[in-house]
Amino acid sequence: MADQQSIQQVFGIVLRSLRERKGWSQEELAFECELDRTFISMLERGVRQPTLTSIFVISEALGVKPSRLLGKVERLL
Amino acid sequence: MADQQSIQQVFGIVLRSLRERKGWSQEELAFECELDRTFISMLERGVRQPTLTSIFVISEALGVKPSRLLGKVERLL
DNA sequence: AAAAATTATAGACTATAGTCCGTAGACTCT
DNA sequence: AGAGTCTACGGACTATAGTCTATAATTTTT
Repeated sequence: MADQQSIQQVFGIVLRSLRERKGWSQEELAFECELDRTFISMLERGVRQPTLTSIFVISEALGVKPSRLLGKVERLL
Repeated sequence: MADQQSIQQVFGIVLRSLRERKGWSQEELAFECELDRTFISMLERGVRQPTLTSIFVISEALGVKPSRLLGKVERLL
């Protein structure tokens, strides 16, 4: 990867890709993980980062293990 | 697992085990990841939880991939 | 083109991550 | 007993995770 990206930016990219793969809107994902839709938006844009428990509830909603979610982030860094 | 443990409690247990495996004190680990020693203590006791970037700096200091760290947490839940 | 759905973004707010000081307790070693 | 090391824990603080409401901008659909 040519340019340097922050961890939260990469997380946002991975999150968006997984959500779109499910065909969900941000609002649908937010409902599934019981988080605010504006917060999902901020995560995808990389202006906020999740805590450990948010990582777990989000990945559960998306049907992927948290370890696999972070694995995808690692690969893009 | 018989009793129900919170995600942050399990994370604390995993963190402590990895730190002790390295033979480090909380203060040494704190120095390596540039976090406060009292915060490491709180993480290990499960009274605080890390953010995404904290997970990354801690696992880098411990020489384990973040995805593997979360994998250990998943297995203990 | 217009309507409808989705997303970006702003501002003000509450909860908590993370820092920085200190002290008390437990343990080991002379 | 005392010195040294480590961990638990307290309080007060700053930064930011996460909520809520509302509106503008963008994309999708008809």
